[in-house]
Amino acid sequence: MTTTAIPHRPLRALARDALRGAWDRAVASGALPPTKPDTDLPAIEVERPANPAHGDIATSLGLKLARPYRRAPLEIARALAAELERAEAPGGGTLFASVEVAPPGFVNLRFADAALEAVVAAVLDQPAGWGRVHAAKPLKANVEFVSANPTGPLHIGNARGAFVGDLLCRVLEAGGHHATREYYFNDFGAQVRNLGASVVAIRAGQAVPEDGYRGAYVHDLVAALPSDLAAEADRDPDAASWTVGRWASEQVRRGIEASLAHLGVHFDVWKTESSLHDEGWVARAVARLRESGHVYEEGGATWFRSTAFGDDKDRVIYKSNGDPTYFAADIGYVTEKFSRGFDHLVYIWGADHHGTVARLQNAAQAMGFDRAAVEVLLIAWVRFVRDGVEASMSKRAGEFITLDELLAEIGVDSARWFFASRAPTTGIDFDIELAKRQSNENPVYYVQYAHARIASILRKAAENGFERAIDVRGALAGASEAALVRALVRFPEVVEDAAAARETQGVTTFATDLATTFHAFYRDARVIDPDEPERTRARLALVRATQVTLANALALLGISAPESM
RNA sequence: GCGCCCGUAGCUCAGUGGAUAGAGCGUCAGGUUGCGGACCUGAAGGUCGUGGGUUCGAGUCCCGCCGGGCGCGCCA
Repeated sequence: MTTTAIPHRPLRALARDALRGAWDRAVASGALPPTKPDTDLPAIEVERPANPAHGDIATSLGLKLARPYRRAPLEIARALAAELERAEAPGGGTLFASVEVAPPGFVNLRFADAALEAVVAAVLDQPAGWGRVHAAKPLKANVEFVSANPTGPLHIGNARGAFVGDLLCRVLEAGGHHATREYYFNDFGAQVRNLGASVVAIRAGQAVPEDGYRGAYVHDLVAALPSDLAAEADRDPDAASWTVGRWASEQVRRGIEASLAHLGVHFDVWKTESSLHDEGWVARAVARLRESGHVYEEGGATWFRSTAFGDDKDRVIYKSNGDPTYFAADIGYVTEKFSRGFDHLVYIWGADHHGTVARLQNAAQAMGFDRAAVEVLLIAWVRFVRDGVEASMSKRAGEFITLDELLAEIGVDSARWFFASRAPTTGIDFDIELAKRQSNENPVYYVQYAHARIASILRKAAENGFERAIDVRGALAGASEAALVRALVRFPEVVEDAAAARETQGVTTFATDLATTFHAFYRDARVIDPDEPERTRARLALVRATQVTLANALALLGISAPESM
C-alpha cells in the first residue's frame, strides 16, 4: 500500500481544525477578546448545511460566542472568516475556495477544488481504506447479540437483533474500533430439558408435555436421533430428557449458526451459561460484591442491593432454593468479559428487557467497573404482519416464520437494507407480503444499480483503451462533476457519525444520495469520449471513486455490490 | 399507578440545537436518433400528536396532557 501526503482525515475534521486555528489567531491578533478562565465556551463545531447555497461546510460559532463575548454575532463571524481565508490544506494551498459571512452569524465555507481532488486521489490510491477512520479513543468492544436459546430455529422475530448487532460491529470496526461478536446461550436450563422431553415423547408416540416444543423441527430432530440416544430414550424416557435435550440443543444451535451464516453474520464467540458457573465466574463476582457490602441474605435468598444505585428494588442472585437466577449469570459474565481485555461491553436486547438494564449496570458499577463501559442498546419491536394480520411468533406452539423462510422470500440484501435504514429504537411494521411485492422496488437495488452501471462504464472504458488512464486533474470541471465529488467525499464523516451514534440509517441515506447524484451526473456528463481523452480520464477518475465509495458503503452494511444485474 | 421507548407527507421511514423539514413507495404530468430506462425531470401532498417553557434559533432539549408499544417475578 502506498502512502501519500493526502488527507486521510475527513474534510469535516480539517475544517474543524481550521476553525480552531482561526479562533486562536483571531484572539492572538486582538480581533477577538481573550477567553476568561471561567467562561462557559461553546464546542468548536462545523456542520454540513442542508442548503447547498450555504457552502460545503458551515459554522455557527459566531452565534454561539455572542453571549460569552458580549459582541454582535456578525462581528465575531467576520473576525473568524478573516482568519479562515488563510487556512491551509494539508497538501499545501488554501483549504477553502470561498469564505462567506451570512446573517445572523454563520460562516459558510466552500472547499478548494485542489482539496477535493486530493480526496478523490486518495480514494483511488487506497480504495480499501476509504471509509475507515481513526477513533479518538479506540474501543475494544464485546458485542453480544441474538443470544436466543437453542430450543428452536431462529424466527423472524430474531431478525432485527441479528442484523442490527452485525451492522453495529461493522460500523464500529470502520470507525476505528475493535468488535468481537458474541452469542450467549443457556445450555442447561429447564428449556433444554423440555426440548429433550418433547423429542422423547414424540418418538414414543405420546403427547408433547405442556411446556414442551412442537414445531416441525422437533419431528426432524426425532428422525435424526442417533441410535444410542434413541435406545436410552426408549429405556428410560425420564432420564433421557436431559441427554437428548443436550443433543437436540446442539443440533438446533448448529442450525442457528448456519442460518446466521446465511445472513452474513458470523460470531467469534459462542458462550454458554453453564461455563460461567463451572469456571467460577459467578461465584467470584458474587464474592466481589459481598466484599464491598452490596450483597445480603434475606428469606433464604441472596440479594444484590441494587437500590443503592437508584434501582426501585433489590434483585435476587440466588433463590431460596439455592438456584442462581439469570441475573447471577449476568454478573459473572460481566467480570468474565472484562477479564478478556475488553474495555467496552455492548448488549443488544429486545425492548422488553429494558427493565433489566439498570440492575446490570448497577452491578457492574458495584464491582468497580466503569458504568459507562456497559452499554445496552434496546431494539424496538418489529410487528410482523401478513396482509394486515399480525403473525404470531410462538416457538413452543411451533407457530412462527423462520428466518430462513423470510430470506428465501425477500433476499438477504433487501432485508439488510430494510433494517439498516431504520433507527433501532423505532418500532416498525413489517408486512411480509408487502415486502415481497415491493422487493423489486427496494432502495437497495437503486444503489446497486448505480454500482452496476459504473462497472459497465468502466468495462466500456477498457474496451476503448482507457483501462489505466485515469487522472484526477480537472475532474471538477463541470457542475455535475463538482456535485458528485462533493457527495462522495463525505463518506468518512458518515462512518464517523454512524459509529458514534451506533446507528446505520445515515449510511443508507448517504448511499442513496450518492447514487442519485451519480445518476444525475451520468445524465449530464458523457464519460467516455475518445475525442476528449483528457476529459475522459478525469471523469473516469470520478466514476471510479464513486464506484469505490458505493461498494465500500454497501460492504459496510454487508450488502453485495454487483458488477451487473 | 410507576418506569422506559415511540408519535414527522396517503403508506413505510430519515432528519449530530441551525438557515426554505427530506427520501422511497403510491398519485398526477413529462423524458430514448449516444457509455445499462432497475434511470431521469417536474407537480401535488406537512398546524412535525398537543399545550407551555429554555434559546439568537426547537421536529430535535425540559415540563404537562393525549394516543400507541413494552416493562414493573426468588421467569428467562
